[in-house]
Amino acid sequence: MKTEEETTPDTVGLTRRERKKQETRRRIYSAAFALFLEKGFDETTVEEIAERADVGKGTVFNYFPHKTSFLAAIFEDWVNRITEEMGPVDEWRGSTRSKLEKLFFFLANLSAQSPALFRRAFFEHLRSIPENEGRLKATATMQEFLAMIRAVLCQGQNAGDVRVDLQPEHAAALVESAVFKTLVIWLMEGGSAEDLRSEMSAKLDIIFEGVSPRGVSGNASTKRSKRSKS
Amino acid sequence: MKTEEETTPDTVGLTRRERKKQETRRRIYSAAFALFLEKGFDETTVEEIAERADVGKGTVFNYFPHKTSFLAAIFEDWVNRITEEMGPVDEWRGSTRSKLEKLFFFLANLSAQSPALFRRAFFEHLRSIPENEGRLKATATMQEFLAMIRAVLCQGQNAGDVRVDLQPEHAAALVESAVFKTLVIWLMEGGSAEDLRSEMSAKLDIIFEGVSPRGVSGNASTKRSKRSKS
DNA sequence: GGTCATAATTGACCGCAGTCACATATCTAG
DNA sequence: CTAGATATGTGACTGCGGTCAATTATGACC
Repeated sequence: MKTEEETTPDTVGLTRRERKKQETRRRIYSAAFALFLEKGFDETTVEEIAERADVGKGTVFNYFPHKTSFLAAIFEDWVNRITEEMGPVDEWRGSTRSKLEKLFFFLANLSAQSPALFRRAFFEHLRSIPENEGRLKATATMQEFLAMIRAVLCQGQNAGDVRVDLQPEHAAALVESAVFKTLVIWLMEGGSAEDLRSEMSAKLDIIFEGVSPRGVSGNASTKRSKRSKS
Repeated sequence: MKTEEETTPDTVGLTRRERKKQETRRRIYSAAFALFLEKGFDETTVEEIAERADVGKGTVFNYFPHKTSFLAAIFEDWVNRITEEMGPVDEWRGSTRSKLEKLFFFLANLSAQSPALFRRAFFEHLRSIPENEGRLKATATMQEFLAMIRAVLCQGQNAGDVRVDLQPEHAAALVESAVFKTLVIWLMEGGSAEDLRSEMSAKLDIIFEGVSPRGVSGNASTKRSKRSKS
């Protein structure tokens, strides 16, 4: 309850107890992540995680109340990494089309590190939302992701890249839906990162044909994407 | 391997062994479904299912190799019931808009029987697709559901209800995406059946404003739906 | 230093999903 | 009918996710 503690979210300025706590959590998370990559999620037992993190099994459950909590953490981690490495949305440069492509390019690359783990994390995240007590946070993470798309669309309207006679939410809702489902279907079918990029490109073509200002059909320079399909 | 067996999918004309097999499977499924409704999925143990179905625990796993296989079966059952009770898609009557509303009205009602179980089945179905050996079948069931929407859209084009200058797959893809995501979000947020209907109505308004023939903005008589929101 | 309160750690323990070697029922051939 | 083959049924057993009461570390106060 010391005021000093809360002001700095970094490791400095915390009590020894809290520093240790963070460190323990980090060790457990790293151990789990590494094992998932090595052996797969189902094949890794919590005891193995505890073993590698050099803590008792009970301690693991102190930090991650369910084994699937690791997947939620991994998903959150990925979403955070997008904002960290790509910066805040309003600083992205380029056409609306290219911004969206960049976003999914990044996502595809993240996923490429370990497609199976990514899939598992994404679907587990979806599944966990209705049930668990962590529902609000899980929904928030997903919304955060979708909000990026919405933000890009709004910028597009301001920049004249996107029809302004559509309610921003309408345009955003359509794009969100399209990319969301494309993502889900892609994950369902277990395609490659390249598959996602071309699928998403094709979908963006469709969207922009209907969403771009009349007569300016999307961004002319991006029509290339069509050659990758049919 | 007798030719007679395979010709009739009904119970008649099968060997005693196969009739018993079907009957056992049905008993196990019914027991499981009833228990899920009574106590919830997580709270029901496989032993309880075996008990009520009056078989050994091992037998249950003969028919449903994982506990979650019940959810897949339930989901499949629901999709089948749509086609059974609503008939083949090409016999549905009315405007494209009303057909789509009817489809989701039906879905909302199914879900209303047990929202929690429905949610669980839907998400488990999604989650199971990438991993299990039953992947192909699971994908097929989901595709079957999405194909209904596509069929309605194609009919709409033939009837002049939907712009014909769009590739059918394009229009269908947008609508599919929109309803799919609406469904997922609705399930995530745990809304009521009425919520889904109004959400979906609003979404259909948006879609038809962009998809209907120019100047005929959707089906004029369906504009009512907007009063249920904002 | 010493004492107490509270936070963090731990592994023995429990319940249940899923397995498997064996038992039983049903079919086929002679 | 008998014998052998094959499909189906079964519950004792295993392994792992998750719990919890007991234990140990840390911080606060004197």
